[in-house]
Amino acid sequence: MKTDNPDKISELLRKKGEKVTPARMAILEVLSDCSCLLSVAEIYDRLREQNIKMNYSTVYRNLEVLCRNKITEKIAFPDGAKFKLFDEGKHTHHLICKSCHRTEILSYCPFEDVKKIIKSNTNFLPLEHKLEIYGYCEKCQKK
Amino acid sequence: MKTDNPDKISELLRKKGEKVTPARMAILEVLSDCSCLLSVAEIYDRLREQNIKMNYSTVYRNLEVLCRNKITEKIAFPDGAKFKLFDEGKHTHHLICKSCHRTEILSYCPFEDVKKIIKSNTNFLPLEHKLEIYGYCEKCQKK
DNA sequence: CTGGCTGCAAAGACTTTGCAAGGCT
DNA sequence: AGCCTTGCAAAGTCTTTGCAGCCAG
Repeated sequence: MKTDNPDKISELLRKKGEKVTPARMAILEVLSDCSCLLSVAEIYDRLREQNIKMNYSTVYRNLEVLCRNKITEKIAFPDGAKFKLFDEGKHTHHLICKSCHRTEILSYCPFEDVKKIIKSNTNFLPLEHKLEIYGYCEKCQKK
Repeated sequence: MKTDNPDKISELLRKKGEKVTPARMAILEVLSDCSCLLSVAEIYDRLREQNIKMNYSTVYRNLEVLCRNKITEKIAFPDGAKFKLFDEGKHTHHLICKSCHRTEILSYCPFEDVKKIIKSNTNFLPLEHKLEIYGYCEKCQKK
């Protein structure tokens, strides 16, 4: 994620016909600097830490625009929705700590053929999938 | 799910030291009669359809008690949390329709060995997992 | 009986919306 | 310049809580 540079991101916005604003760039930078998924509140807090004062409604509205344009992605978790940069073509596989709720991204997918199995066994047409692994992260295991 | 009878359910409650009340039995019956997962509003509506007038707060409070006792289970979805009877020892694998949001339960798990792979490749301790397949259900494919 | 459960109403948390002012292209 | 975006405040939605009365054990 860290490899995304601001120019690439701003071009993405322009291409989709959305304006490139400081607010959007700041939100994308926060998500880009983070290896885990962030809630709206966490994004808001990290912006403030960087002395970027942004209204909550602006954060919400921009995340809506970014998700609509598949630049970011909203994912539901037991403790609320979280956001990350959109993984083009990739699946959403996560490691979720049951203690601190930190959510890491698992870049590993062993399940491509599962869709085929479902297709042949049910009447459901599978398109995307999402795998979440719950357990304890390194830090919380030590406690 | 349909096989669960009321006596079994009420004994489960008693065993956990929770009172067996009409409200709890009614909620459990709604979930038991359903092959998919239900939101709080859907549970409330189905109760009303059966002429059972129950306060929203009672639905919330009882779902909290039932989930705490692992009799029901709360699962986060993009369009909000949903509930189902707890699958003892089973995983949570779902087929979620991108059109009508109906959520079916998939009783098939090809991934038991995935945990082992994660254990050997990361510092995360995997305990439970959840797989969601998004696509179109039979009805919505026809539209 | 007695403590937990229920309904009601109100508060709380999170998210969305309307409007005027400001900024991007 | 024109339209989209922003901040602010207010409204909406979903969920939780306090309290008085009720019910299961």
